[in-house]
Amino acid sequence: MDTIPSRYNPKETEDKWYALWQEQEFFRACPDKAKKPYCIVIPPPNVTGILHMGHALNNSIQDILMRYHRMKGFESLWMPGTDHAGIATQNVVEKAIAKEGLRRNDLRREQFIERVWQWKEQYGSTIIKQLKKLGASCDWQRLRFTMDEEYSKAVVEVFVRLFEKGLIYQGSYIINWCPRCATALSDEEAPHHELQGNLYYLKYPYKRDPAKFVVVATTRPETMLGDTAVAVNPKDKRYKKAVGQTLILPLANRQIPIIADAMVDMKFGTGAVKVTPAHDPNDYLIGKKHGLACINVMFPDGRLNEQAGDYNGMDRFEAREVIVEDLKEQGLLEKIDPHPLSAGHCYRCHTIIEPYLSKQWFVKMKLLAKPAIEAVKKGKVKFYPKRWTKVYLDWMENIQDWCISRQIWWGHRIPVYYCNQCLEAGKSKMSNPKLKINSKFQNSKHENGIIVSRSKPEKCPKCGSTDIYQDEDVLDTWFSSWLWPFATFYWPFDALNAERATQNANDLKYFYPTSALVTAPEIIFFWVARMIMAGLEFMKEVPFKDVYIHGTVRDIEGKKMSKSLGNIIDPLEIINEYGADALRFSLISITSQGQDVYLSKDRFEQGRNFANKIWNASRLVLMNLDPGRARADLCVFFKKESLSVVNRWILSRLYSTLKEVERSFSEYRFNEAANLLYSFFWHDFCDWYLEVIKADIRNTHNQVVMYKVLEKFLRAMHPCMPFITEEIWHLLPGATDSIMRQSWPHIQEQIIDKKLEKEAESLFSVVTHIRNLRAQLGIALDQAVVVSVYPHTVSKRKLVEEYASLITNMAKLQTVYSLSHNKRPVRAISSVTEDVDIYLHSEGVIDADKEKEKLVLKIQELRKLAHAKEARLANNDFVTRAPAEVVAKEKEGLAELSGTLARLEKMAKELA
RNA sequence: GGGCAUUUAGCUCAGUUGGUUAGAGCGCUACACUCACAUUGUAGAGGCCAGAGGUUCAAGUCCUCUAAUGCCCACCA
Repeated sequence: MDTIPSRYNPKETEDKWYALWQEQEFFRACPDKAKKPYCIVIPPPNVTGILHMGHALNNSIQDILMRYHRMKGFESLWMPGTDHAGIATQNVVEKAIAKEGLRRNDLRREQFIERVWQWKEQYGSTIIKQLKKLGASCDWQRLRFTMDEEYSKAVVEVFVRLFEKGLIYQGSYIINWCPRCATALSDEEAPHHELQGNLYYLKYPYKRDPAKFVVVATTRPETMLGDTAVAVNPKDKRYKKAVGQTLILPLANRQIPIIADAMVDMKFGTGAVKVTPAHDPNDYLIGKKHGLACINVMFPDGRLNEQAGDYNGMDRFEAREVIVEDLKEQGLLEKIDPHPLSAGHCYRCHTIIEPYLSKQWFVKMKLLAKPAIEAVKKGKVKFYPKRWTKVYLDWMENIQDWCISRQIWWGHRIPVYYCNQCLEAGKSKMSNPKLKINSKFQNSKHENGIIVSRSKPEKCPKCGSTDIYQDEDVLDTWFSSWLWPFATFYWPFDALNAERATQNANDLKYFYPTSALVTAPEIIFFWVARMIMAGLEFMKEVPFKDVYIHGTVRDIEGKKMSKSLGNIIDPLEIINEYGADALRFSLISITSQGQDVYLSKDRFEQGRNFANKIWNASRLVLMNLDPGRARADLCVFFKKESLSVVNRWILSRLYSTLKEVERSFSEYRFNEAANLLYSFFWHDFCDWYLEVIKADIRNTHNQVVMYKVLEKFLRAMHPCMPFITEEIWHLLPGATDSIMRQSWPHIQEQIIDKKLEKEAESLFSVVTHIRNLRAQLGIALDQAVVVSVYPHTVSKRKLVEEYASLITNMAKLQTVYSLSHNKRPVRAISSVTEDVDIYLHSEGVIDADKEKEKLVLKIQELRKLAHAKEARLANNDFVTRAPAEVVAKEKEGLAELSGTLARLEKMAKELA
């Protein structure tokens, strides 16, 4: 046993055990009717991703839940996979090919997609490897990818079903357009951020009298070339006469009307607003109401187009400057006021989005949202912490239609086909039903010529023409992710042979609804809410019962960790330096429910140190088990009464701790569980128990108990720290199998004895007091001293006398005398516990004044407490209204305090 | 403009349904390398629980207001 090194080295153990677990298929989960299912689907990381601290936290939590439930006897499935992450991945690959001097459009679509697949093959498994490093116990045989062939079938199926149900429609609306990514974005993908802008006051001259103007205020003057009206509030007296008149749009020299609309806020700006239906969602609504034309003045890349005349080809922000300059020259700029405004930003590349009129596909959400709202209200899905319920409900109750088409190449192609012949026949002038520049306002459905189909049709079902082409757009990534809890089981099974179809249907039936979803608050809308809707729509059942929302990982200054800020702490670096167990434990121990996590690197030392502590305590235990002792000898059961107080104490502490840990896990209080285990092991087991029994460590009872406690602790600890617990498990005598396959320790309630815990701890407190006295006098440890104690109760006297050697050993004494009288010995300094007077005999001179001062301070402190209690007990309201047990406790406390006080006062008198 | 969260030791944070001497880790001070562990041990210092009101026998905990910080949502051009 002395071959065990004194430091735990995670590098020597982690990969070894992970390989074994995988080889033995311990992560595999298959329906087992004898067992209850437990299932978590992983939030699929982006296939382009690399593991960051957020992942580390997220997956540590999931792995703890998985391992815990597995040990608790559940058939436990952790479904792994990755997300194709349309825009994100496309951007990454575009950057990669840019290094070869290529742009996306230099390649054909198929070529580009081929490049993405290549990229995926090469780098797509990075994050999976990293999750393995972390210890993630996913059923890797089930690894899924949102662009898998079968998964794609699910996506198409869902699109078709929703279309047939009338919940998917195509239409021209103002959407969020990212000019850099050249695609539409959903509202959720275009979060608003405040930025410092200007409010430009522009003068639009009247046609009748060009010397007179209406002044409009705008933050985006470059869109003025697309203005088709100026609107005022009908109640606005300033503009009473103006309504109906015609203005000359400067620079463009077009005539535009002044219209009245209640949407206009009289208090803002000048009360007159320029109306640009093609470039602003509100203006669009006004335009629609008043039948205004939509003039799109921009190319999809954010440059002004030919509609902008002289400004054609100019970038939108450059054009802003130039247009303002030109207006100024013409005397048509009244003023510029600084004005903070908030604008949508592309969540992928952070470019300011452009509200842009285009034809897109949408999902009607109201109908889907309804049952999903109900489900949460009825508690079929529960959020932890609870407060997210409200966030979810607020969003769901105000849900907007979901723009699902994206003008990129990497993703699920929209299963919509167009028949050229029917389109022609349908008098549609659109040669390309996609982006129209400067088309007149349209809201047609183009029912004619549109074919929505699960597979590419050979010919048009209407006219039989083969002149058919597929919609160029792909679907929003989340339109596939929202199916994750059931599509990962190969739903709708069509792509499978009969045998596999049956098997997967069984799996789905067994594991769905899944048990818990663990994720970050950022994606409640993107993902969680939509999964609930999809689950209810297609499975007729919620996708998960619990949603645990953990905090965001931030750096020590509270900033979100991100590459661009350069404040990343790389989890792999931490694993390399401190070990995966240390990483996991440290993360868990500081994640109180739903709070953000502020991290600095030194936090991981705690985990590392704890691992080392476990390692060394185990060493001590192992080194002191009799060599021949078989496992069976160590599993014997002793009658409680035959065990020493200390043995009974540690067992009681073990089970009370485990009981609390269980409760913490069930409430998703991981930090609490971690800290309970930590404090039990370090302080109770190591600091007291092992130190106490060291003197007689080969005693049979002691061997059995220390073994038992260690063994159970390891099992309890395994979900948090899987590697080190496995390593030590195999060092235990007679170890077979893996700790993963053991059950989580059963809690033996009958062994929990709170009174006994207190008694043992009062014994320990005598030791602490003596150590304190030693430290006060600066007595070195090798200087054996003599102590006398006077216990004030019979039972304590018995305890102290029985465990005199414990006190002697732990406080490094020569002897401890139990006094039969409570008279202060000469040449001694004193201390008092609740019911034991302690005197440490000193050879040297005792400073009586100092000793007295100490006593007086203590007396004062206790008196204050006693007075407070007296006052409380004297209060009739308290005595009559507080629960009897609280009053009783208070009385007890006062009695104890009074006793102690009396003793202290007597001591003080003796000193005088 | 709405909503949520946070404010407790020098630092980072725990503190369940109110119950009475407010805890942990790190850091700090003093002492200690006798063989489980210096990634350690022993002892200690350190808190008007953001502020002001209120409810209650009892408030870090519940209510109201205020302040600071952070986050989310929202079409003031």
